[in-house]
Amino acid sequence: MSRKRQILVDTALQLFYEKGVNSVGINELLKVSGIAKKTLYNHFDSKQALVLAALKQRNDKFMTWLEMNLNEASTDKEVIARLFHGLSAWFTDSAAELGNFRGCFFINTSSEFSDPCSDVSQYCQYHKRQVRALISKHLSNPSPELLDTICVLKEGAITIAYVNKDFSMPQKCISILDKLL
Amino acid sequence: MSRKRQILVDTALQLFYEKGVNSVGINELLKVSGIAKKTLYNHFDSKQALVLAALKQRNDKFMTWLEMNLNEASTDKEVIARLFHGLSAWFTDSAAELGNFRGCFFINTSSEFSDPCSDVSQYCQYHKRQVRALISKHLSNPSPELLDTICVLKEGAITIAYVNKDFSMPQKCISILDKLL
DNA sequence: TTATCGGTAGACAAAACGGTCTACTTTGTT
DNA sequence: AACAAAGTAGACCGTTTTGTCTACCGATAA
Repeated sequence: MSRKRQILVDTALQLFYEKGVNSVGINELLKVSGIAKKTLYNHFDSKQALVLAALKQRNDKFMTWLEMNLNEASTDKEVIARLFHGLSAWFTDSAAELGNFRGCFFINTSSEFSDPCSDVSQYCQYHKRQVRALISKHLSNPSPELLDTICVLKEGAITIAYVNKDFSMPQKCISILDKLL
Repeated sequence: MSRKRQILVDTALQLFYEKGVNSVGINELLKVSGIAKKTLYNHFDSKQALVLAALKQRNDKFMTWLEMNLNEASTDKEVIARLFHGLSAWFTDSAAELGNFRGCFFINTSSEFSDPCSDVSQYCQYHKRQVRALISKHLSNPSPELLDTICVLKEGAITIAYVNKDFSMPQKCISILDKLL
């Protein structure tokens, strides 16, 4: 993997996440990254291929960050606490690895690609499955019911944080799960 | 209000919801609606003004639909059941008033406008507050805790339905709320 | 009749879009 | 030293973007 390619993907992820994929043009991306257009099309067939690479990069970063948060937990209660405390940190820009919060990159990008069969939409779906599997791995009792509950609360908390600018949901989600266990 | 104006807003809502705001150009919209460009700019200052009008139209439709679903409920349990059964119908394209499901128009549109201070983002936030208030109105015990729980589950169910194409969440949300009451 | 108003059709503008291509320079390897 | 690969700058292409403007049409009302 070329160094230039990595710069391109990094810049793409940063700009795409900050402004939305369809609001960032190739030329702007090249200007910011300081890389020539030919080099971009030497590494990627199209803008969409670059979008896909940015999604993968984000998935790697997110999974690493989540793993780091969860692997210190021993009980299920702790897994839940660490998960939602992590989200809370993310929302308030206290998770440096994830950058300034602007919602979930995968939800946002999925919204911009109306074709559910496109590579982009499919990858967003894949990411959500990956996250679910990682949470499952850390639970001592990974019943589908508990997993569903955690995941639906997680998605709700992210959406409310982004659309309503209300960052208090993670704490409330912990309370809800507390009552259920 | 002019008849042409109404056609414009209807067409805009349909196309914007189906494909995403930034993926639909003014010219395409004019072609589909069969209205002249001058007429559009006679009624609206800019594309963004039209987006805002489409959001308002959607808000009206959604609130009417939700009200219709909730006003037959007498107990809190019934409110919850009708809310999530309604969502389930929406997801599976069985709610004619809301059109073919492509996620929440307000979440999707919010994703495309990165500036949280823009009229568009502000209106999306307003819509979510409206929905919360309507649910609250129908609850006999509208405690903030219960309301928060319902809303976070609702947003989670919508997101999972759209990104993961999993339409089973509403039913599971009812079970969760059942255990909590 | 005549003036006005809302509408039509579409040319036009200026910029931005994704993507291709050429000609040149840098870099790394043998 | 020589050569190939990779990168650079940016002109260029055709299309599309939002938005303006002109010239005209048809109905309604004084």
